[in-house]
Amino acid sequence: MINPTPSELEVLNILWELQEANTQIVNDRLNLQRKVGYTTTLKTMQVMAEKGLLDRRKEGKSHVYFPLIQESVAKGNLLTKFVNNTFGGSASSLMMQLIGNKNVSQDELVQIKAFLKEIEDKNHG
Amino acid sequence: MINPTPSELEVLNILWELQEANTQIVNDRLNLQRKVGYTTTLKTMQVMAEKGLLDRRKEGKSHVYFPLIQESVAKGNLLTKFVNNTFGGSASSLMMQLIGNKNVSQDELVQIKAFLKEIEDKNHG
DNA sequence: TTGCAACTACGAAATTAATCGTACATATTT
DNA sequence: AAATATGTACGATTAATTTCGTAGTTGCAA
Repeated sequence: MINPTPSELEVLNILWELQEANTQIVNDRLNLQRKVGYTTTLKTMQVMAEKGLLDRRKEGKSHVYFPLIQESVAKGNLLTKFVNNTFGGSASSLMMQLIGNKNVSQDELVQIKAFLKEIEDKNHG
Repeated sequence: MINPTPSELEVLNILWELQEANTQIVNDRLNLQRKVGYTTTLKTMQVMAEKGLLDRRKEGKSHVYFPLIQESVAKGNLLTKFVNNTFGGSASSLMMQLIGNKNVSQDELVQIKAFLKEIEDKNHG
């Protein structure tokens, strides 16, 4: 499965949330974040359909698009690639950078610890 | 400070290790990983110097290049951008994806836990 | 059934990154 | 000082991504 580009990921984030949507709706959502033309969004989704990231069905005058790739799978692939490129494949290096660089709030730290404990319990229990 | 591109990061990784090097040495190192022409490497480092990622001094016939950006800073910036783009700024989401997707070995998990404990001890002690 | 508004398709331009050929410059060696 | 080998500069090319204008199509409404 091909990795989505940054623009494609923006579209996917919207479609993962809404399950499916036509170009108009996706474009309106995108324009809450940044200015982008309707035909730009349309073209992006057409390319994504060619790549197999989306599929679509006709509904009235327009097409309704929906994702063919799961959010966790897509993001997992992007993450793996990023760890390899930037941290030589070392997940712990990434972690230390993340926590050491105070990009992480106290709340998030609590969540991370809870998740690690959960993993640990599952492994040992 | 401008983020390095993937190719530029490869160069930086070499220079962070060696402290400084001329084009020949960097190019030889790169070619241990993948085939790349001398003038390609030269051009990449010239562009990096324009961007302020590297500086250089003349030494004999050639230039010796050295990084102007710290490894932790550069990687921290890349990481921040990646978390924002891909995980909506949520470090804990990234973490859970990382650990949940079994991209992490048992050894790495141990390291991560040790690091978290260290952070915790520092905060509470 | 004709006209209008909405939607699509297509192609092309602009941008960024990566690549390398070629011509020029500079030390060093003879 | 001439030749050679090494290094640099510059510009052109390719590829991927993002962007959108324009022309054409389609369905609904009057």
